[in-house]
Amino acid sequence: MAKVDLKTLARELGVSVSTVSKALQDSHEISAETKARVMELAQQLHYQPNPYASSLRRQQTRNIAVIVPEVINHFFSLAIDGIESVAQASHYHVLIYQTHDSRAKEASICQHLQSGRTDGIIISLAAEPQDFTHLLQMHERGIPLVFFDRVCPLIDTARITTDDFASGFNATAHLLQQGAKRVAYLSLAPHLSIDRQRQEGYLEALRQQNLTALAQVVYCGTHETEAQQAIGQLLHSPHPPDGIFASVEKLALATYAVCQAQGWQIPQRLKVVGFANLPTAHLLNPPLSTVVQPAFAMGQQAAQTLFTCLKTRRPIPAQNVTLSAVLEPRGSSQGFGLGKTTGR
Amino acid sequence: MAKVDLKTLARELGVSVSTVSKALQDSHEISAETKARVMELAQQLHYQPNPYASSLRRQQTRNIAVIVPEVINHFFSLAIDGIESVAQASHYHVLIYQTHDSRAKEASICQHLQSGRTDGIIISLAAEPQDFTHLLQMHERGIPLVFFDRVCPLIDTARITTDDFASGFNATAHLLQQGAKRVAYLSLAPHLSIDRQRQEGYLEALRQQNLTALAQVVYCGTHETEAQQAIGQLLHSPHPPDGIFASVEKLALATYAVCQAQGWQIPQRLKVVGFANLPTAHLLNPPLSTVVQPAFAMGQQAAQTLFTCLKTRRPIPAQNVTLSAVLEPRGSSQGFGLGKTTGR
DNA sequence: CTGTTAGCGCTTTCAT
DNA sequence: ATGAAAGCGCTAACAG
Repeated sequence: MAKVDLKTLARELGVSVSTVSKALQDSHEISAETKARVMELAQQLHYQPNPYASSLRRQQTRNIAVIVPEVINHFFSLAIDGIESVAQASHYHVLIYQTHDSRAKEASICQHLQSGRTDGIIISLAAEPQDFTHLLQMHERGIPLVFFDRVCPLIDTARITTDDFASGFNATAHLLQQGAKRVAYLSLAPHLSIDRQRQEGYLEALRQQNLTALAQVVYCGTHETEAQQAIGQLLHSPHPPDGIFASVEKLALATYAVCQAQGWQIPQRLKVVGFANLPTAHLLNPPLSTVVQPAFAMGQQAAQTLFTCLKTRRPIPAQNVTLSAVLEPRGSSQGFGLGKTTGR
Repeated sequence: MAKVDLKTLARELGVSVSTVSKALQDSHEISAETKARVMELAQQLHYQPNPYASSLRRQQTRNIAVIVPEVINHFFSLAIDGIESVAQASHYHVLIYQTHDSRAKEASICQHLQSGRTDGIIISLAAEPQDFTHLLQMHERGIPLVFFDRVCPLIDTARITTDDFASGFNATAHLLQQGAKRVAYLSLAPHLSIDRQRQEGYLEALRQQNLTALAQVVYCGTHETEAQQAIGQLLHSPHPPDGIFASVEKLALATYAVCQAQGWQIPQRLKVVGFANLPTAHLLNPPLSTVVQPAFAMGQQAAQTLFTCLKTRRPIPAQNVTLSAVLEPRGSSQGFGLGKTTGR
């Protein structure tokens, strides 16, 4: 089937290209009758305007980029789901990029995105230690940037997060309340905004119970096997914990894997709470107590913020939007003789 | 920071735009010295060619579209992971679209993609019953199309699938071998290619044991609550099954949820096998026996096929690529007195 | 109300 | 080896 462009329509109708263009945009300077004729033919020939030709003129692509560590993480896929939903409704298109937590990949992606391929970027940072020059560069170039979850504190733009300090505090307090005495904190990457704040909350909860001396922060990293090793060592240390607060989903699962392999009973010997957006949390053995972030809503919020600014051609305001995460206590943190947790 | 384009570089270096353009493409008609100067300045000013300007000239965007039912399904996110990996290596960019299993949404997305926004499309079909006119239309327009998993039999192009018949057969045979007598098949959408074939395999396994009379196919649909209702009814029917083969992950989890709610013991009372790419399958209670599809590899394969054709400007050949899924028996299907399954 | 014209930033003949 | 010029498909002044 031959390609159909404005010229085709114009020729067919015996009018000029610009008339057709204006008619299709429902411009007030075109007669109703002409508009109708144009619309009809366009419909009939399945005319679709070439977005990149118009992008070139208007200097906007209606594409945005989403950069995440990895799409197979349920938190990020939920966020992408939220972003995509809003995008579809707002007639934007979503380009996906994964960093796999590598700073180099993140920088390279950002480098490529200076080209004008997208109108804006939604990003959650890689875990690898970084300087932020690639991000600063984009920001200086005026490319609209929205952060979610793993934000960059140095760049003044929109940041969508959850109340990580409060979540860290609550999760830890819950473990203590259920009878844990020595609660360890499993850290993903200590320079990451979310990790720092969750850890702060954890420490504050210990402080309030005068348990600061028993604080134990374990760096686990982003690799599954390393994480399991670190956790294994922790369990075999002279003073092993009786509670674990996993700062991210991956580490909660690593904890389960290690406990299963070594026959540590959860929650009898070790109580566990972890950040997680697992659809199977309540089906695990035992059901995993989770801190659930509103990932979908965070994605929506990030997209909404970005699109609003793009449409009004305003720069992204430097604002922090903080949503609430909720603690869902289940069997993995259940204390005994207290009868407070529901187990489900 | 000001935007830097070819004209900027040309002006700065005192050469013409076309010289710069050719130099950047390492054309043989440009002197080594000039090339060096151009490259250096480009580097220095962080020049990035505007992809859509060049797209307009060359008629290719280096964008591809991926259309899936939903990104939060682990199978699809793994496939996207595979696609994105290959894309990044091949310097393609990936646009993501979700149909949420709606035919209308799928059609609308396809409609928009006739515009030239992408060079090609990788798609896994929505579950909702459909006519395929929107797909046929794209195919007729010459838009390169690759299907994976949920393919369209009517369109002659590349199709990446797993051996669904064999998987259906094996899963069912395994359940029978573990002692199940009445095995039910949970269907997502019977007109879907994968569903039909898995079902065929299931029926064949029954046939070989002369159990065709006990076959029971239950239509569960795409909605969680409906599915749970259907499964609940099944368990309360006059002759409830003692084995269930769930054709997709969602239905396996729905089965667990119903059994948990109603106190049906798995595998004692009901043995379960399901297609699933869950990272938590072995941590469930009991560990879920799964048919695991090589989702990542399927994504890679789909992307590779597409990019190869795009680069050589050849149309996509009508070929079926079939990868193998593997049955991983775990506790949920374990028989007794047989001692064959490992439980993990 | 409609048409003419000049680009958006880039590639690519075709001259020089 | 370099440059001038046309044009990808569309939009937006500006004229008429």
